[in-house]
Amino acid sequence: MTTITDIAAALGITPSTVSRALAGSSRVKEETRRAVEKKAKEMGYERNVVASNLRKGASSIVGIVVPRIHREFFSNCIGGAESVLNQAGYNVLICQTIESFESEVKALKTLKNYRVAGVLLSHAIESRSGDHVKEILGNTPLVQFDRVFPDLAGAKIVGDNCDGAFKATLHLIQAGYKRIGTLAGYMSSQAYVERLAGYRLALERAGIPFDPSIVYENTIVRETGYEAGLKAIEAGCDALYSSGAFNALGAIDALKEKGISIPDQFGIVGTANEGFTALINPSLSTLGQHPFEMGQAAARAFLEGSTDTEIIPMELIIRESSRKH
Amino acid sequence: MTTITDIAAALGITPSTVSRALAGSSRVKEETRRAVEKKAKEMGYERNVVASNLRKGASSIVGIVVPRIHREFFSNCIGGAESVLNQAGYNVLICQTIESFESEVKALKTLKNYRVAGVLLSHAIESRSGDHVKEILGNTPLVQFDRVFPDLAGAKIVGDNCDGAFKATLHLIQAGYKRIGTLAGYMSSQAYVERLAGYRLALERAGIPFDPSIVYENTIVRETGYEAGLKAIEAGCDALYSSGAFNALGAIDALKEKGISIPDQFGIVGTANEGFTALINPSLSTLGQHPFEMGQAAARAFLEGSTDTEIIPMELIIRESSRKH
DNA sequence: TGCAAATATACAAACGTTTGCACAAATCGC
DNA sequence: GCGATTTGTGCAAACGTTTGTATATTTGCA
Repeated sequence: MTTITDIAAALGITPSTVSRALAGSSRVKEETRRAVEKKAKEMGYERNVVASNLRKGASSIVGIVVPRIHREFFSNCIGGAESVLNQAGYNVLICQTIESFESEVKALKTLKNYRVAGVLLSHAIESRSGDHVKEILGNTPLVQFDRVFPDLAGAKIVGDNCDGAFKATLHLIQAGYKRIGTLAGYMSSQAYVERLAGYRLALERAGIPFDPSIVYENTIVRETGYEAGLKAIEAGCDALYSSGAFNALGAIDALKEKGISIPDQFGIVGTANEGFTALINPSLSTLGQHPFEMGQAAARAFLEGSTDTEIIPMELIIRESSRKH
Repeated sequence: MTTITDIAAALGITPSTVSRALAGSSRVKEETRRAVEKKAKEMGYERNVVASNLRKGASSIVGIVVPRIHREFFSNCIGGAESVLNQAGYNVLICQTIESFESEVKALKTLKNYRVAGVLLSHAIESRSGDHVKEILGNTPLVQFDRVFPDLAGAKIVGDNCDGAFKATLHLIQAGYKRIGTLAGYMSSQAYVERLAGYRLALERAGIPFDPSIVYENTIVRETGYEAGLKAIEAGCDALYSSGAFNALGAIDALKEKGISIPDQFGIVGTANEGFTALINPSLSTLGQHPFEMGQAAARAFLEGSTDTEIIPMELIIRESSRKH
């Protein structure tokens, strides 16, 4: 590979001038610059960013840490972040934690060792606090998104979980459903806590007493959603606000099995606008999370050096599963 | 950040000894090594991999270039590749081309500038040959996957498109469908050419003449699938092998609109086992592509320095849309 | 005891850039 | 036409590692 030293030698000047010329410094003569640029192209020069970064003590890499790359939500976040960062001249180094705390620690250390310009992080479900992040990352800029620890300094991008769940539950109430349960997620995760709070708030505003016996916690996947769905039927529910999409799918399985018609006898609204929700039968009303926009927002927060918390609204998409006639 | 020089100073030895101690060289005394390791931990030392890579002229980063990160197929490839590479001590730098040739060129240049250890590439639809890759990447190891140019040297990981399409079409024939059309993709892409070939082969083996008038090219998204579906009905087809999943969905839209029952009156098999295909009604029979395994295979090919072409079998998953009673 | 071999560490250069400082040449004001 | 300023380039150090070679120390053996 050709280096600036090669170019300098070919032109009978020094590497420093070549460096300045290519960097567009005003301290080099127009004529020299042109000569350098011509020669560089001729010799197929491409800057070694590793050397450049080392010398400048800076990096053009931003690390992104997510639980799982191939989860629809996160791959969309990554896509959004990449598009913004790439525009700004950054590249993204991606690590997945597979929800393991240990892997999260390892990923953060790796990124620190690369001296990345910043880190965009969504925590593993196993992580219980942000202490390890602070310790490992030091003063490397950090933006947390989706799964966030409030006590950890720096920008945070979160969905408006409480408001979203509120809107979803309110919609079920207004549609005329009377006994509305919820498939709650893990209470160790802020997002699920907030969704439960929004659900509760909507009930209380409508004068409906909150009934903990129809709150089904730790239901996240299709199977647990199915089981919770059966319990909800048993408990006399006629609607569910579900804090996820796959658990809602499981609940629908249960309803179909019991011959309960959706939405006439039972209404359901899920969360996270996964692709399939619009395509199943009945199509699932859902709270859209805008993961692509969250990724973009996280990237922008990094670029702007923001330390604010940005709340991305969630959008209620009403489909067949809650459209009572 | 502490450096090996700091550690050396603290111990009254030289950076070279520290470096060797941390690298586990046999040329440093056991006692010294322990002292160095202790001090390193004490001072919170983490190796600067940028400097290390510069000096060693090596890199522990592998670049992955895909059309779109958030496409289910590619995010699964990335997930598979990341899991294998991470195990082997590599990290992945991800670039997306958004199907643009220009972006692909830019991405490859970027990766070259980072002096990555290797590149895993799936081409943008706009790319018409691999010439630019050879020119930009030089001797950087390259593994192509899914979208591949055969004339480009190096390992290739591809789905067994021809065999898969053959199996899918054969299945439709055996189910008793008589006039089987196909939603073909873009003939500029090898994968779609092969799928068409497999479709044709199955017909010919069964003694059914190949009829170009029921081959619907350039149908890839739901809308074009819908339009092609209408044409297929018009043309008297009673089945379709579709080279994608979303176009198959569009064809189903058309069939439903016309009140044609699936699978009794019309059979359909799609390609690429997208999540939704199992969840829609009727569930869509599909050719599964194993993207996670393809990503793993690509990563392994890189690690092993293979230059072979590896063919990942495609799996026919028979669901409701082709299960004729 | 003395010399060769083995062991452990130091020295210094190198990877390819960038950048503060020095210096030479050109330009300007008066 | 002289000193002051501007302009353009060179020199050399630095970023934090790694590594070939040299040197110092220890060990082994006769």
